[in-house]
Amino acid sequence: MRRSGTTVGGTVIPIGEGRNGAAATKQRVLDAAEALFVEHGFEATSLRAITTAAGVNLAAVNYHFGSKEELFQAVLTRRLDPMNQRRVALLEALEDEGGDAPVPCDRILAAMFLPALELARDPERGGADFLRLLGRAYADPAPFIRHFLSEHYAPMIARFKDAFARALPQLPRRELSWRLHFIMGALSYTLAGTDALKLIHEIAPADGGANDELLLRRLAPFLLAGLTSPLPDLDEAGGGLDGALGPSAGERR
Amino acid sequence: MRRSGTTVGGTVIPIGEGRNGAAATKQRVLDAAEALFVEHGFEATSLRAITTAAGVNLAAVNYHFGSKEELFQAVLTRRLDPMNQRRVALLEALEDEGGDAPVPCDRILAAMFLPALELARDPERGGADFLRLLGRAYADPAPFIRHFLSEHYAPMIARFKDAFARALPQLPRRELSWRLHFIMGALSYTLAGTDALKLIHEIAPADGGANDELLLRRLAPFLLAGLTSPLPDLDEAGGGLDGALGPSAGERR
DNA sequence: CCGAAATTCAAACGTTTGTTTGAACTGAAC
DNA sequence: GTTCAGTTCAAACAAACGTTTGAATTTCGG
Repeated sequence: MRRSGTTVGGTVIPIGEGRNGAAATKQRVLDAAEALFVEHGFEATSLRAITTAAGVNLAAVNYHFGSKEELFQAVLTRRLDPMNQRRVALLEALEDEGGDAPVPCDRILAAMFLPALELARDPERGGADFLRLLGRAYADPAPFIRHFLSEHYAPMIARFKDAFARALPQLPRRELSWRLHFIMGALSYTLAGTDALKLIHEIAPADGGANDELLLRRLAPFLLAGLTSPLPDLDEAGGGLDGALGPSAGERR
Repeated sequence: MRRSGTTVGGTVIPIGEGRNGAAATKQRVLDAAEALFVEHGFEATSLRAITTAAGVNLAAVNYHFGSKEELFQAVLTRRLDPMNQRRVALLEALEDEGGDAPVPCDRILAAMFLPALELARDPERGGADFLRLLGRAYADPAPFIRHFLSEHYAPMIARFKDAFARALPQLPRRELSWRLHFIMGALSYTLAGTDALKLIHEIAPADGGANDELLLRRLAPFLLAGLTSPLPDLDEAGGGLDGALGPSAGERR
């Protein structure tokens, strides 16, 4: 039987927990799952591989988490929720500080990136591995992963979009949505990297959190430039794509 | 036994091919695999689901392609190689046209995006589904997928990086590598989208190639702004991240 | 120190997976 | 019309999967 213990004042008091209690087992499973999920992906990671790496019994996952899918969600929630809460807290601090004036774009972007940076720097809290897992989860087609992400991400995204809308009043809402989407894309893809990085040479191999910091510091100015760029002329033929090609490029086949 | 037929003048002449010949079987398998891989991912798509959807025998995949992994590579190659060849061809046309002068950034970017745009517009050649599959493959941790992509992508990437380096002589090579990586990230993430799009509202749901065209036309100017932005000051404390936060945001915990 | 609850454990559950097998079938060349 | 390589087919393969079971063990309040 699975029990969650007696609740006192809203906080759950774990019961039956000695030197190697249930909490230690759960944490070892979460740590092992985090490392293996990021290395092989969700589908390709078996519960046997996780429990073996964690040094616990196979049945421990279903006992403590219910199912493999719930374990995956638990792995994400452990790091993601605090990071997003911190993001919103930073943003609100900036807004309170500035009074009625809108927060500048670069500061809003900093509020998005800093918590990720802190997480990448802190191996105790998962370090860069978790950020890679998060980037991978974004591209995973599994419905339960998409549902999870939209539920845990949408509120934060909406919060930041409102802030950006105030900072860029001349930018149509629709255009802002697109640009935010591009930002999330470059961010998650970059965080998921390390493997795809090898496609482009001259980029130092990943060697811990220090590298992720440099990465985000290069990414932020890049995205800021795109975010604050003037409106493109979507009406013109080709929208700057077809039209940009010379006549000699037109002859195909 | 599997034979490839007699070769005449370098081209393979298929043998034993009636109304429903071997070539038709291979194509039906490729089409079904393409649709299912993009919907469920590589690991979560079974050969039985593919062969059932294609209306062929289960053993057909191993007979014609060898294994599930080789089938996946065949699905990618069919669309990817022509697209990348076209990209390089467009770029070379621009370079020949301009003589010794470097090709402008926006035209180089157009040479990267146009072939993807054409593919998205053409349902006969896979349409937008394949682009989504490609975006997913980028984030897949499977080693054979990463090897495949680096082999089939690296030459094109290197080619375009040289072109960008000529167009942006003031930009350090290292910085250019990063920015190109960000571009590939935003592009692949955006192409893989449709699901993640729902995180940000106000974006019209995907309804075919016309939408992908609008998407790329918004993405290209966004990335162009980041690509041509001035060098960030990486020496300053925080690199524009920590420094951008006000004093009140500094107090954590 | 006892008893009940929480947790761990080895074993087995029933499916599903990718792949292989050998016979049946097909279609053209001789 | 016989031959034979190419292709299709139903069936079976061993292995791995997530999950369940019920007994053994640990834990701790009373």
